Amino acid sequence: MFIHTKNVNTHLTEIKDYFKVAISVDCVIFGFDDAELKVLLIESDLKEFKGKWSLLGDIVRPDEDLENAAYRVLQARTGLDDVYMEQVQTFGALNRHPGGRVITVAYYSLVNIEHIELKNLSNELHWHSVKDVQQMEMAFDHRLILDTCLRRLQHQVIEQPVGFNLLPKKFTLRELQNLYEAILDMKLDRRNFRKKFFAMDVLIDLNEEEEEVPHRPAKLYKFNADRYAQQKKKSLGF
Amino acid sequence: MFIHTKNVNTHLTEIKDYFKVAISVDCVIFGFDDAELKVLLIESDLKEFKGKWSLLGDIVRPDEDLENAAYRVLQARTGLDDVYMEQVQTFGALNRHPGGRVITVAYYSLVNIEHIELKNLSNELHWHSVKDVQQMEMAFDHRLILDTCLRRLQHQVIEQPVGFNLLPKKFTLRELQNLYEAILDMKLDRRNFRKKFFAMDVLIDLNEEEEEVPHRPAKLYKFNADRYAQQKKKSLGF
DNA sequence: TCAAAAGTGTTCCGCATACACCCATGT
DNA sequence: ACATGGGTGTATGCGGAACACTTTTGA
Repeated sequence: MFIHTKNVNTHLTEIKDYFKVAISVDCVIFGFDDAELKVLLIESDLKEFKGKWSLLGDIVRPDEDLENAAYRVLQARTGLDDVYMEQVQTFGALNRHPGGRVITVAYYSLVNIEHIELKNLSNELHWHSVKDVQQMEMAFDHRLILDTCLRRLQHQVIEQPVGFNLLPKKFTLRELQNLYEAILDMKLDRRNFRKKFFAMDVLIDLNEEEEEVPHRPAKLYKFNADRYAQQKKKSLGF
Repeated sequence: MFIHTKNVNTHLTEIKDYFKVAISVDCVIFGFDDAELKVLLIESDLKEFKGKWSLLGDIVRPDEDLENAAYRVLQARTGLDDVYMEQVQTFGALNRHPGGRVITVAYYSLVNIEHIELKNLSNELHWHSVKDVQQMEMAFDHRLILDTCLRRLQHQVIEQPVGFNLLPKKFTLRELQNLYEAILDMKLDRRNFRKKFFAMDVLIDLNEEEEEVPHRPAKLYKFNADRYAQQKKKSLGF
């Protein structure tokens, strides 16, 4: 059996011999519009993946840490930098990139789609319905990455009220519920949904109403960020 | 503002320019003994961290993927390879390693401490109580990595019965409860704990008892792996 | 007989679920 | 008036939490 007692945490001599790998970040940028969960994708230019959709990513530069790299990618494509972002998982299969060994750290971020003016220089950058894109082929292992990030988002959204990041500042309860139904891909009971959020005490009633809707206007709320900070301490199960 | 439209997912020309980073894996190997949660650490040899404790890790080789690297580290130190392991998070702060840019992918694994014969070539490899080690300084950012992995384990253990991996094949309910109390760092009610696990239906009564205990012997159980597979589909919250 | 831990049931409470009718607005 | 979605309350059931006594064994 191979016994390895000298390694990167004990001796440095070997590090230079292993500089044959590149690190990238890939961003799964989620938005919400038209009662659908969307994801921002670009067409791949690589001949191996011609015409397939790709996440937005880039190599991590020597002088930036991982989060910075992810925010740089986000900023370059959307102009935004103050958004919710979370590291999800790192993918390092040997042949995931045809150009060589590239290990990628996946992040997802939640953006308010209305605030975004796409840096759409080449007309290759588009919002896609997540449900649609799940029927399409994607470049690299980006299908796997997207699915992993979506599952993580679904998990996160039922534990903590992160969904607000996808909505405008002012929103109605119906919009909030549409969002949750889109993320979780299931129908929710309206009365119970409202009760749940009121009980959480993270909504501030703005005493305003929708306008120009062809039916009774709904009340507008905003997110109570202070309460949210406290919500984080939750016990589950035990 | 900087606009970056050509990147690793679209063009390959830049990859070679960024080969200035090394990738490692670090393993947080948890065990359970003496009613305490333990972690396997080694003394750091680096002059910068002389005498401080370090996780077990190594550079990822060009021809192995991340999981393989983590299993290789585990195997080299413990002789085990068939253990529960989970990727937790990737740490890439610029100066986390004094020898250069090293980005590390952290895994935690759960092992049965009795099965382990440490490859203790240098007498520097030891099991430590997690509670004790939280009072001690650690090398690199390993304190942060350890804390992150512990939180992840705490979270995981209340969602799915992964704790079994830390116990012998046959165990008593008291041992199981001690394990949960050690991981979660809290006292649990005995009757409710038993009820919960019987209701989960993941315990097989072996119709055997402890021996050589100076009190009423407890029944021995083993883990029902089949039921466990089904348990995975759980709805939370909605 | 004593010490030490094993084993066992019930009550209470909060939360998730299921479910139907009236209200306000624009056309 | 009508169509459309907004807004509201109650009953039921399940699961988590709190809680004390009897049983079995070895010393």
